[in-house]
Amino acid sequence: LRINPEKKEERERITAALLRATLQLAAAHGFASLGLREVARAADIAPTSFYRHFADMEELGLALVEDGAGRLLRDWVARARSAEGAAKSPVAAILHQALTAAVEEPELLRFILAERFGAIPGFRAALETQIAVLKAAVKDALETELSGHQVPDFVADAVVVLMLEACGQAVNRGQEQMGAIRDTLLRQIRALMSGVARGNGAP
Amino acid sequence: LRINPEKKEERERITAALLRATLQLAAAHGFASLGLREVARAADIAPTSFYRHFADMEELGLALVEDGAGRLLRDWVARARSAEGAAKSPVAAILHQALTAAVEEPELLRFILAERFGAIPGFRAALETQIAVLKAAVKDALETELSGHQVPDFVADAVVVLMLEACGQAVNRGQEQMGAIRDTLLRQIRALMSGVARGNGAP
DNA sequence: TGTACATCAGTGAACGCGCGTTCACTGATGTAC
DNA sequence: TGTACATCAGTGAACGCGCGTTCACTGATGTAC
Repeated sequence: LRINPEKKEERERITAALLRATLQLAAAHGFASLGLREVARAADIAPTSFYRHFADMEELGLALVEDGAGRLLRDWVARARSAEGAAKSPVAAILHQALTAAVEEPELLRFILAERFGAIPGFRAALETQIAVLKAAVKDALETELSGHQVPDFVADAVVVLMLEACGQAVNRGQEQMGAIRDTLLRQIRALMSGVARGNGAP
Repeated sequence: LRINPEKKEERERITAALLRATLQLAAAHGFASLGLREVARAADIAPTSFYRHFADMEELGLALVEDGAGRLLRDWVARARSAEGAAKSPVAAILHQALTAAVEEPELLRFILAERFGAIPGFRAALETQIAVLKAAVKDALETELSGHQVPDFVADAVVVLMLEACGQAVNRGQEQMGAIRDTLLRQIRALMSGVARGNGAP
């Protein structure tokens, strides 16, 4: 049996609508409170059609983590990399990218931050995997910034945590505070790295 | 009308049972998914009795933030302060206190961490207030550790964020990893502060 | 002291409602020959 | 080419169930006099 491109496209359109609707509703009342019918209604399909895309809400949530969050975090890395040349530093580039994405997709970011310590183990595990990728990219950027100087894992960890926190602040407090948030974050990272450069942080 | 101490005590016992039941259930399926009847059942009261204590689940959640999280964070500070003399450093004392409390009350910590970026604005605001208290205490501890040397806000902020993250890791990964988590956290804080002591972090 | 009344936490019955899920169906498209 | 059959996303009707909320009630305790 061949696949019909139009059919496939329509199917993906509806799946995407379900994911989008879920993010919007989750930002308002929390993912755990959402029902299958509520999401289907928001995505303009019959409740029973939901099952053509996901077995239940948990499966949809996993798709949100793996596709949505995965795409976001990979975008941070890729867009920051392509901006490396122009920007003053790769770290600043990745931070700017992260904060911009945060205010562009606040619902996705809130979902990521809330579910990172949320009740569903599958979500936590998938997010940890995604964030590990981000961490590797951040470590690279830090080492480039230090002209190849080795950066210990615990410093890269700290930078990622502070980045995520800053994104959360940007989402909670709004776009107009973004400049102040970025400055604070940059100062925090500079303090962390000055310790490393002088060899104070090595294990 | 006088208040009967026995009656009052019984009332508080049931209120506490509701809060405890909510934390347990929220750790398993997420606060937003909880219903009034489910919580009442777990607390061994009739569904209608719930209304004698809270108007709805959101009000109960606010009590959880203000009483529960408030008590936890104040305990961190107080118990760390009383241990200051014996411990090598006030910062180490407060960290140890935090990580210990995290593994002792994992449900409460998961609730705090998840709702900090959760969907309910009232929860976020109340938690921000509570964490501001913790931040002030941490700043004090840091300055004591630096023999009165001034510590900028952004460093205290970073330390608190890294502390909360470490507590989250302890809850997610279990007690046996606590030593490694504490060591990583201490290294991160040392790196941050070495930057400050040398004057690299001031605004 | 006794008697009448007020307060108030907890309760069981009952309500209407939205939920998740099942089922058989439609209609469009692809395949066999 | 035409005809018979397979696939599959979306659908409306229907189910039983647990939900939040209301209500009038109980019974224990406090207050007035």
